[in-house]
Amino acid sequence: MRASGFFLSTLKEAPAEAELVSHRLMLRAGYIRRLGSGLYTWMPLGLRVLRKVEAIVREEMDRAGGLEVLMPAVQPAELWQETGRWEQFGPQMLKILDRHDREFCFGPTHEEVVTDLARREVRSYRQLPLMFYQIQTKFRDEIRPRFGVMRAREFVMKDGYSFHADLASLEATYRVMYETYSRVFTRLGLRFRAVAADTGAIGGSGSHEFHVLADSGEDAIAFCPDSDYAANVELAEAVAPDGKRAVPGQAMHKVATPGKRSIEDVASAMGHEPSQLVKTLLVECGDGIVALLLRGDHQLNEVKAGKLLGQEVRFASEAAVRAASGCAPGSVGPVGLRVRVVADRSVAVMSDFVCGANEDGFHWSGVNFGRDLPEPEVADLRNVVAGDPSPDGRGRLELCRGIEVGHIFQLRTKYSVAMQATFLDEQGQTQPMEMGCYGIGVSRIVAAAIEQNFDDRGMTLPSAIAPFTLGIVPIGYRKNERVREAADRLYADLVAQGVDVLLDDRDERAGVMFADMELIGVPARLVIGDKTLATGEFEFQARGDSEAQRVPVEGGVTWLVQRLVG
RNA sequence: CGGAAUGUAGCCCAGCCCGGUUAAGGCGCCACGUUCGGGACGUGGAGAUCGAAGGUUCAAAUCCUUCCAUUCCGACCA
Repeated sequence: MRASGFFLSTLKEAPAEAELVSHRLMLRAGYIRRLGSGLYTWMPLGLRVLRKVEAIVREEMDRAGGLEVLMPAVQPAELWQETGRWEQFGPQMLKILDRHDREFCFGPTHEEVVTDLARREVRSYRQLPLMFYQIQTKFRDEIRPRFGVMRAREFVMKDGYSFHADLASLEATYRVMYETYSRVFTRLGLRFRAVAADTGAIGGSGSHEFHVLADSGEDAIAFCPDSDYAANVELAEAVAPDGKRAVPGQAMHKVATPGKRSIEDVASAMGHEPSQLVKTLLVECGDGIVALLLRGDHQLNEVKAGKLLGQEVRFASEAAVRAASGCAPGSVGPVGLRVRVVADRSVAVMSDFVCGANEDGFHWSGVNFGRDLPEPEVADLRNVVAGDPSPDGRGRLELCRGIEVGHIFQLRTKYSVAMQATFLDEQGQTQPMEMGCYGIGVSRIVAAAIEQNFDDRGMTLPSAIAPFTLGIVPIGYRKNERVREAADRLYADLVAQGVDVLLDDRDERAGVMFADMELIGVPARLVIGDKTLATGEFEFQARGDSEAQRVPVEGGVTWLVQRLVG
């Protein structure tokens, strides 16, 4: 590609809306332009990168036996009503009406459509297993779109769905997809981690998220450096603490804590650490109010609580708190509380602790289970923290941040049962298909890759996904005939060799060309100047190199191809 | 959805409190000249219904009201 025939649209200053490095750089480099909240145009340069990511994903999906399809972005409501998700999916789904006032949505995902496809096409176990995938634009009306294409409303996703005659086949494909995803992210040149994930309301046995590691990631990951344990914090088990509860040493007594409502305030007012306090969270779930006890310095894991209670938990309203405890939030405690009480494992071993007194402005101190209140039901309710023992017993957990770019899970028969996607097995029996589902956030990968690969000059993308693999920078292309001829010849030769090269033939000063090459993420550049041409040489410099190296013009193409491809 | 903030040229922004000439500057863009291996310099130029609609006033970018858009924070509080 010649720069004069391309469209480089770089900015010295990033628009004020961009917070994240990847967002700023994508805007500055002219990868994307914003149309509306969570809506972006992929510019020619950014699209090259997106297409390279897509190509790798496609190749690996094909290798894994996937069959590419392209399903409609707009989907009729009836399908979603079959699975109950028309209501369940909530405001994230963009619903639209056609001219006949019939309801549709802009697809946020395609389980219903693909299951419908399978039930129409598949009759016999002989046709299974089968995997369809597509690379498609989705729309999810996010509460808060942010970070550019990282959390956009409209985005490009690869979604694959597999259909099986039995669980063993599903599990086999699941393992293949795990390997496939690992290969995709490795080929993309990204540092990533596969982590055990929550299966959510869908249930089923297996689910893994693939995270690109970056400090700016929105997800917390717990991992053990001494083993291969890694899990989303939502799922990571907080194991019971070692040792037994200490014998009570204090009598329970009431302490006035006027106006102190938060753990921090109460702890500092009473001269305790937050870890000596028990906080009492009242949550509502179908059959009433439940009190959850956590150590003051720990945080509730709502996913764990939801699993324990059998449904999603909601924090009780202030009125409900008052009705159940007789006081406002901030002074609630388990002593004398007449609701179901569940204590986190780490609370169960506390003694002489502090908790709310169910009386505005008062707390109990020196409280002990078994003496001042009944022994509680015990469960794992909290988020793990750094330093917790690893659930596999092989060391201590650390926490890091990740950007979720892939998610695979075993759907089992949730959709096939709801939508009667059945087949005849070898015995002639009708069976629902086992299903798996495998997603990759293609457009998000571009942002995630930049988040992981940048410096103060711009992007330092892995060459597998860089918009060009080499940039030719001729000094004085428009004025110096010798430079121009050398540049044109090299360009033609490299193009003939299939190298993705950008020739900067614009009438720009050297500094401008260098700065643009670095900003837009070209991983290597070749400078052609009159000075080195005089000695029959080019100058080559990879993005990370501190200095350029001389390359003889003679045989230069071969050397470059070797260097860039090999 | 709750809280906060911001909307002035393609981009970054000053001016707004305290209303009053032609709305300032930088980047970018166009022309000419000088420059030409790290985002050059000079001169000239184009480009703004000051987010929108109402209102107050002799006079509104500036004050008031409503709306819209965008961004940030929160949705973990016991």
